[in-house]
Formats: sequence, structure tokens, C-alpha cells
Amino acid sequence: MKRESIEPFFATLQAANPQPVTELEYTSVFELLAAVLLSAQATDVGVNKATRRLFPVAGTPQAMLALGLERLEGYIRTIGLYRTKARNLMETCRLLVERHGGRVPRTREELEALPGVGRKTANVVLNVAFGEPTMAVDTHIFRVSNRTGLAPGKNPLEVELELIRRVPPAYAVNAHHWLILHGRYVCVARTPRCWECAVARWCDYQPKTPPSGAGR
DNA sequence: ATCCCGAGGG
DNA sequence: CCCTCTGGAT
Repeated sequence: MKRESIEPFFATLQAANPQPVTELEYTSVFELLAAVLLSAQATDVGVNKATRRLFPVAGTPQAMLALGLERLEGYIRTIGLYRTKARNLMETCRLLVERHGGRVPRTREELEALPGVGRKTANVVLNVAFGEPTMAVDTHIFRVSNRTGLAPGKNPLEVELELIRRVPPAYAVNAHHWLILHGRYVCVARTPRCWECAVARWCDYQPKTPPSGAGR
């Protein structure tokens, strides 16, 4: 993707979705952290389905600890990797209470010290909860960044650094959401819907033929 | 590089 | 059946 294409690329995504929001459901920073932790290699729809039952009874780290590992597993059994996630979430709650007064810390270093929280999850919390211009490179953003040529990279960290370098400051805070939504609904993994893509004219990816009968 | 690991879609 | 989903720890 040409450098002069980046501005119109984001301006177009912004026009289509002026106030992008996370599709994970949460009512507090703690719930956001828990939801993002649970969302690894899982769909937000699947996570919401579980947390809508879980959070009313475990909306704080203290309540989660009181719930206990076995019952937590019961709530999230329908999410992939649930045993690892249950163990990590319980341990994270213990650390939140013991080290952080039951609150979610605001620095990358403290967040990444929590089990189950890596660079991507920390980036999401810093962006969504605290408004920082971080680039959380998940499967969608990795794919869209490489496919379009917006920010090529061999691994998520390379893509993240390239995004920080290339995304204009005016779009930096919301870039995460625009790229996610674009990847989830248009620039999908298997058969990208290029025939209905609003930013296709600036994209490096070529196969843009609609399946017969699709589109309008 | 490998393991974890269920649900939904093609 | 195979692929994908807002990855992290070893």
C-alpha cells in the first residue's frame, strides 16, 4: 500500500463507523480484562455468551476468587482453551487483590505480569480502558495489515511496530477497532469480500471477483 | 515449535 | 471433513 493511501484508507473506515466500540461485553475495567483474557482463539460472540452468565456472579476479582476454579470452569466450558483460561484468570484475580488492591493496573509491565495476559491483551486493555494509542495485533489485524500492505510483518510484533510507524496520529486510538471490524466482517480470513470492500482501491490484495450471485 | 480446545462456518 | 476465532506459556 502506498503511503499516500493510508490517510484515505482510514478516513473511509472512519466514515463507515465514526464511533467504533469493542464487541466484547463488559461493565468495568476488570470485566474487560477478564473478557479479553477469555477471548484468546475464541470468538467474541462465544465469550459474551459465557460472560453474560459469569459476570453477574463474578464481576470483581474478589467475587471470582469466591466462586472458585471448578465453578468458573463450568461457566466458560463452552470457550476453547477453557482449563488454561480458568486457571490463569483465577491466578490473575489473586494477584489483582494481593498486589493491586483489587484494581486493574495501568502499565504494560504490570499487566503483562498477570498470567494469561500477554502483549496483545495488555494492548487491548491500555487502548479500550485507558485510551492509549496502542496497536493490539490479533489474528484479524495481523491478516488485514499484511494482506492490504498497510503494515507488513512476519510476526505480530513486527506488524505492531509498523502500524505505530504508519498510522496517522489522528487515527491511532481507534485504528485497532477499525481494523478489527474490517477484518471480522469484510476482510475475512477464507474468502475476503473484496467486491463489497470500501477500501479495496488502496489495497495490495488482488483477487476481487465476487462469487456468482453475490453482491448486487 | 508445540500445546491448549470448544463452537461455528464453509 | 477442515478452517477460524481480538493468544499465552513452555
